Amino acid sequence: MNQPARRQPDRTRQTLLECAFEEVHRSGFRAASLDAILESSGVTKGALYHHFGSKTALGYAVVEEVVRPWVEASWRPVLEADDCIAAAVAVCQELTRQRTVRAIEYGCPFNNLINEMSPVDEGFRKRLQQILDDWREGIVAALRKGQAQGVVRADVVAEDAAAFIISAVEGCVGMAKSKRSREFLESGMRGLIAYLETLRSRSSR
Amino acid sequence: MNQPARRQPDRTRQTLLECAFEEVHRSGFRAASLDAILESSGVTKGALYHHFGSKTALGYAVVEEVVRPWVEASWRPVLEADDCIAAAVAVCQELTRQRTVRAIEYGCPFNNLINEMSPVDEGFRKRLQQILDDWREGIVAALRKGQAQGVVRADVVAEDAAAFIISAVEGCVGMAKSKRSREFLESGMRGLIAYLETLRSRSSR
DNA sequence: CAGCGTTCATACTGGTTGGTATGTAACGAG
DNA sequence: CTCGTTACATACCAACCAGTATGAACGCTG
Repeated sequence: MNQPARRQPDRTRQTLLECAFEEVHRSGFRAASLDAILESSGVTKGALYHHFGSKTALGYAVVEEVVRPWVEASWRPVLEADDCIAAAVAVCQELTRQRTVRAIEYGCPFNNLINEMSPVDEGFRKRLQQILDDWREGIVAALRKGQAQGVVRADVVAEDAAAFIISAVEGCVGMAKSKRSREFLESGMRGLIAYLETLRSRSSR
Repeated sequence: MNQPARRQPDRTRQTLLECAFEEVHRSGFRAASLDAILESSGVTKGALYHHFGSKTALGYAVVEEVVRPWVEASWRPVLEADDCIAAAVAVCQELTRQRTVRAIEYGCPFNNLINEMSPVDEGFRKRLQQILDDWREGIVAALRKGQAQGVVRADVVAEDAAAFIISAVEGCVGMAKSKRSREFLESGMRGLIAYLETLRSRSSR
């Protein structure tokens, strides 16, 4: 019968991060209430301010320790696959399929934070930009590899296509928030998949 | 010497709408401060609450009377043009060129409002959805017309392409907010233009 | 066991916010 | 001119919010 230890600073911190992420996902960062985070996490204000110096510091930690791994994980398959186009199509289909009602309603945390915080807080902007840069670079590398393999058309400008693909994905998820059904998301994603197929070289069809 | 009349309810209302739009564009709706709107407009709180029953009602009016016409005007050229693809490309180029630093920093008001307000306020969601639906329908009609003319490939699914195009535009502008330069926006837009060209039928090239 | 830094708990504060109560002056109708 | 409605102005309020002051209990170290 090992009673749970009364003090578990690492666990407390992690709980705080997760609950903060949820609240920020639902309400946005500025409208996120610390009191709500405290209530959902069962942590007190003293503990919160012991682990994080301010609400802003908590927000930065959420970006770096929750949002960043989450974004990276969602696209890793594409970067590692042999046929990057097929992998990207699969990710898009999976992304559409697994979206719960809640995820459609609240959208992509990464996109939400860029839209809300980039203009008003330089610390958020820099951290989010770094995630975006890394994501884009990964896709550029995947497209270049695909071109070397002859899978991707040689005349595709990798930087432009990568920026366009990322924007389209985030745009679809964002626009879908204004609709109750997932019809718009699915439709936009079909458009995206049709576009991805146009990147394929004739020899690989 | 006609002294300006001391009472101009229509003008007061219009000033309020415009200043509210600016403040909402900068700060988002929830973070928009009524006091800031009052200061920038030179109107007092009594006047504001005479014209609008609540902050929310003011927000709805901004959506319907400022955002909606603004969105509609930006895409009308495409709906009226003979060659809808060429017109869309032109709009994209114009959109990229005319973007001021401020516009890049604060993004698209329509996109901002969808992302911020759709999940938390049904009244905003419905109004924004209506704008999105109309926009999409317009593009669908333009694409169908293009198909009838032989300008647009017959195998393009108009609904999917329209949803995808809108999403991509808004996504590009949104993502660009996390970058200081306009490089990302320009790059994504080049990707979009390359996509638009793939919609063109061979016979019209 | 003693001492001390870490980890948390509670109560409070100053500032901001949307909203309201109340008053007043302009303006059109009769 | 009179009178009622419209259009504004001022002062105030209750709620909420991030942040802080203070202190207590835990648990490791020596």
